[in-house]
Amino acid sequence: MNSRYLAPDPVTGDTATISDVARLAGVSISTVSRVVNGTAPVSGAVMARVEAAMQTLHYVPRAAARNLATRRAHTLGLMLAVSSGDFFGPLLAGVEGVAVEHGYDLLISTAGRNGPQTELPRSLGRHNTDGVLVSAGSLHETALRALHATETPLVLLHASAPDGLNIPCVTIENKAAARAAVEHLIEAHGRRRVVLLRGPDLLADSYWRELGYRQAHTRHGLDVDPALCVPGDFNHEVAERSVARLLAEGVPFDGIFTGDDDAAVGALRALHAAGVRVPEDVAVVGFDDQRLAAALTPPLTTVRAPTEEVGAEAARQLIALIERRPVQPVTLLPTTLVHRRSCGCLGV
Amino acid sequence: MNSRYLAPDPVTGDTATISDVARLAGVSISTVSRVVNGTAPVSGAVMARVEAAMQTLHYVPRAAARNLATRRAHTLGLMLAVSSGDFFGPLLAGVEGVAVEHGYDLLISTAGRNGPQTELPRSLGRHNTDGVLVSAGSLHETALRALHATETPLVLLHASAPDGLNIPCVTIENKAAARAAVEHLIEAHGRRRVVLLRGPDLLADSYWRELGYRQAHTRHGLDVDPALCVPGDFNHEVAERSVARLLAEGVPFDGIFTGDDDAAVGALRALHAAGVRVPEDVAVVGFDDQRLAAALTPPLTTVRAPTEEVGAEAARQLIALIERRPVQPVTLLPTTLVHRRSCGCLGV
DNA sequence: TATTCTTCTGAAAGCGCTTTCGCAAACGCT
DNA sequence: AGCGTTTGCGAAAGCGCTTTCAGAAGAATA
Repeated sequence: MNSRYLAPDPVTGDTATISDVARLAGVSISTVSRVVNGTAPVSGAVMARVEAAMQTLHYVPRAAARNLATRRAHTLGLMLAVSSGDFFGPLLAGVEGVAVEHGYDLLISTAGRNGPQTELPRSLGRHNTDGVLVSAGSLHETALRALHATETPLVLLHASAPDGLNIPCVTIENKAAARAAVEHLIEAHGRRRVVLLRGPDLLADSYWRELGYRQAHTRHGLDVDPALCVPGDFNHEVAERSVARLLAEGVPFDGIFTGDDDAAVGALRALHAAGVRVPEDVAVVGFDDQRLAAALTPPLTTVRAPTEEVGAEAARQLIALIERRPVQPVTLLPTTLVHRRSCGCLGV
Repeated sequence: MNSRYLAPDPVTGDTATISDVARLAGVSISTVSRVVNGTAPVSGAVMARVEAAMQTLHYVPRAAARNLATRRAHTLGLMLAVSSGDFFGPLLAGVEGVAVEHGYDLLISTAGRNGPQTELPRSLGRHNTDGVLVSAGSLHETALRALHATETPLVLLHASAPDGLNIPCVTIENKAAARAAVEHLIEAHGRRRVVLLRGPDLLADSYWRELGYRQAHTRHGLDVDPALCVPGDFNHEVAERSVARLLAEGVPFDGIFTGDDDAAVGALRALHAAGVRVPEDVAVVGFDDQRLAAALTPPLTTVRAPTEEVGAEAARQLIALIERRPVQPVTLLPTTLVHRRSCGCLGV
């Protein structure tokens, strides 16, 4: 007992199994299993012997055997779209933290740049995971329906369930946040003609943010000018083109809600190129508070989304579903507006 | 046969096993296994019957059973430090692509913000994965040594093996890239006093980049002024402070190699605050080409690291190691210098 | 002391696959 | 026709666990 390391038996090259532990401790494998899992009372003396034996042999239960016997994978699947910028790390951290805490592993699968996966990766299928977290844009609706039909526990991230499917989802308060952002422009900075850079059509986020934008107008008795609602696509190039066109066409506006921070990059670039001052001539607010937001010129006022918490909460819901505890059909996490220079706050 | 979905047997609620398939096809389970895996010749007629049966029953092999029988997990472990910015998505995409291509799943574990994990997550231990990809800063050296002692196949990302351990690693051409970046400042822009914002002490990346910085000087017969080598820590706040101090102390310099893009954010901010013009007075180059690099003012000249390829190559090496094929002890992936405004290229 | 509960422990039957081994049948060769 | 070879398939033995079931002690009751 001088090695501090988990080492394979130097002779056989093989690691210990439950039988080895049982033999060394002079008990049956059932007993070993019981002390490992705490599934039934074991007397103090025996427990001590078994634990000593496990130590000596550097015993590590083999997941595959356990999974086979329990018919559970003790694993959460995470299906995500890789495009998601730096949005990604926090999400993963949130999911992983909760998963580990509850004794689940995390199996990852990504949808390539070819858009949503139309077929479920085999690794996430039934029996290989106990449930899967599906992030927006990672899985085609057909595949999602197929998955749901297998009764695999499912939770959606930043998306709502397609018609007829009863799948819990967790996302952020998109509508309220968008409304607050736009209202800030209206109320605090007196803007009256705020451009909306619309997100991709298929994303739920786009939909709700647009709704928030409209609500902000309604609440202040303002009409939404269709000419101000242009494509942004959560993409800086599309956004830049749209803003440049508005400028070229001489459409008057004094604010932009860019839908997300990426689009904000493009918007700022177009404004800058045209010599339009931000925030004096046009106030800009983004969405997401990605790392680059604070580095932009001027620093971007934007909505901070609690991405890590989204991941954590989604994992919690999924685990609840797996363990047949009640779940929240829809979870909306609150956001905060981060005031920086681009809206006109914090001096000029 | 009218459901398009993989569905559990509506009666038992349970999915088909290999025996069900065998029974329906009128063959033995061995034969089913053979057609599933292609491990032995099976006659055309039988193969067709088996395949039909699998279709009918929506048969999906259970990973746990297969893993137990083969004593392999068909899974790659990926241990990473979450802090890594948007560096993260591409890396994952690279790893995952290769893993899937070779029939492996991807199990993820992250080191929280508490620094490197001192203990190996159980899920990545021996028998739960066939091998693990360890990214820089995710696993404490002690844990790494312990892992290595178990003979688990290991590949390091952006780090080199601790003394005495023979672990392949894949990273980028840090030294050459840093040298090229600094030489660009020296040669193309005539800079003679280039600041080095040093990275965190423990990261291999820091070490090699600093070496490249020195080499660039040596090659041009320039001395490195120790006063110009200040902490950057790959962190914008630290970098900002360091640059601000140099400015305050009146240390003359005409260029900065920031070590990474995050530090560049801080450097630019400090320079801007002091009214120093970039690139006229001070030329700046970063490292990484993160998304924010192009969005900075001025857009940042920086080294583009092929992050996705790093992930892919690391996965390839790990799989080679697992399958006992020869591996490359060290893989250095080439980088490119992306010229933008901050160094003086592309107009002003 | 005899009897009924508790507590603890072991034997053994799976979980769903892979894989060796052996046997037939079909093929080629002399 | 006789003899090895292939080729295609099934029986059965695991892989390393969990979990029921029943039995053996020991504690509590009568």
